[in-house]
Amino acid sequence: MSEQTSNQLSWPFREAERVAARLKEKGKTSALFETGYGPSGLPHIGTFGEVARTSWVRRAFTEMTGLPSRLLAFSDDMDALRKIPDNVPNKDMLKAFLGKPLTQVPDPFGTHDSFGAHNNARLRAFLDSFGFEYEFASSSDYYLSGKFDDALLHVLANHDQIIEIIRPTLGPERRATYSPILPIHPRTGIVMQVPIERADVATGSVIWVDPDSGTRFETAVTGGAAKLQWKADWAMRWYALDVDYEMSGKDLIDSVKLSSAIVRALGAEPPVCLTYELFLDENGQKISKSKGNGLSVEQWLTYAPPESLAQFMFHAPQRAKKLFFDVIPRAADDYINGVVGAREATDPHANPAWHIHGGNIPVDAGSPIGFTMLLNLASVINADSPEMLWGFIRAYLPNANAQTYPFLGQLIQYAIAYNRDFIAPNKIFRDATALERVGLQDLAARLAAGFADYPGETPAEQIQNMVYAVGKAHQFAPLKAWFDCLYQVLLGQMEGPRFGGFVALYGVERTISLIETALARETQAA
RNA sequence: GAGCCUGUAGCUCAGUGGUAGAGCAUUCGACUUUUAAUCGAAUGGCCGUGGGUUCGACCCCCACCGGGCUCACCA
Repeated sequence: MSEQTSNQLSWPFREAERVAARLKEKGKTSALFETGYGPSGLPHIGTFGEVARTSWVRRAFTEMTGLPSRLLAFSDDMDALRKIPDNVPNKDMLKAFLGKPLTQVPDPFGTHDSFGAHNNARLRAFLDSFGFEYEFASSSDYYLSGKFDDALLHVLANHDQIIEIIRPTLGPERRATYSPILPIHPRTGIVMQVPIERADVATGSVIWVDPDSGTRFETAVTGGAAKLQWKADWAMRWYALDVDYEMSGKDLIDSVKLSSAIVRALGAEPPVCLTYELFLDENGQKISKSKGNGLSVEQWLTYAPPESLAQFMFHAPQRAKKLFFDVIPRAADDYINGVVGAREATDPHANPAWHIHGGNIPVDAGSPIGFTMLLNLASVINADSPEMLWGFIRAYLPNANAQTYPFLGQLIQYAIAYNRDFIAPNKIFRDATALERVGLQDLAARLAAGFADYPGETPAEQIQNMVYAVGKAHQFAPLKAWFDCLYQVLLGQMEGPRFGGFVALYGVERTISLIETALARETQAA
């Protein structure tokens, strides 16, 4: 990487530089990237964004340093079940397990050993569906297997100091009871938020009193008998695993600061952290799983390929962006243009497509036709099958089909869906005038009777001539008014395709029913 | 109260120190037995305001104004 390009690095490379600097300072020769997952929910669009972005930094790090690295996807499945989620069955059953670690709660779906295991499986399936390279890690596994024991004892030794870091940030009630160590009740299995009477470094345990029974307990901090409160948990994990890089949303800025302070209290340096801006819905509100606003991954992937979602996530992570249906076509075209640009560029490292494809852009990536153009075309010809679009496209790309242009083939499917759900419903269909009704009825009748007698080399030309003849027969003046009628009454748009070609591709029978539908609609309205 | 983002063409937004950009919209033109996707061109900007740094600032620094979000219970 030359000096000249260093000031135009794309953000993953800038982040990778920071990671490389940290490793150099610490004398490390491999990097650990981490992404974390809260227990409350299923994978969502933010999950995709976080893993994709972290993967790009990791890829840039590899490109830049040649050093090995790992990406750990860490699930907080030891966290307590705090409330019953809305979107699960067997809610009554779950009530008895409130407050217990998720891996100790039965799976309400009945498909896995625990609710935690269920959520973990969903997360992994989600990540795998995009082909992310990562290692999965379960908090419960780490706690129970003793992998955190040394770090937990170190936390215990610094118990008072950690309390002093957190305490000023808490409200009065919580301030009185706060401890970073949450013992798990030996009888009920509930994660307890109780005052710690004494932190016994010698025995590696905490003394606490059950507020319900008044019973005093001594609980080891190791081996999964206790867990840590969230901010301390994050810090301990950074410390125990020596995490080098982790990103998080701006809603966690304060948590990052506090966790970093705790890590320093433990005598280590926090990882390189990146704060990204949140995703907003069309009203500028934070996208929230519980509110269900904004756009889901499934919805996005109904209307555009995964690469376009990656493109959206690539651009300016530190800038807030509205995440709604309107942004999809542009993201798709930005990606397509990026593929072209990356192929032409002498240094492709700044190009999103380079990152999206992990440095190796497939030969059949990209498309000779942009997504917006496909949407226009789909709208104009009212396309509801891929073959209709291919038919028009072949006028310009004679050999085009789903085999020769596989990515274009995908885009066509997406364009049809987008047109069906967002463009077609908003079309304005004008009512036919009395003269136009007669003309349309005549056209439907002639279509049904066949058009072999009309001049023309192809069916499309024959139909075109027939349509022309109908317009003349009913004395439309100017003749353009007849075609305006066809587009505005039948297709709901001001202008449209050459009608003969449209009918040939759309189908005679379906065109007839299109006419019948239009005429029936007016009868109903009247 | 603390923090983050943001202000650039009519709209949505790119643009990290060297002559202000794209898409859409608008207008005109080309192509087509009438009509479309398309193609070509034009129009359109005190880059929020005021200072500072610099040979040079949309860009860096400071202040102010406007728009918006997040956190202050849990994670």
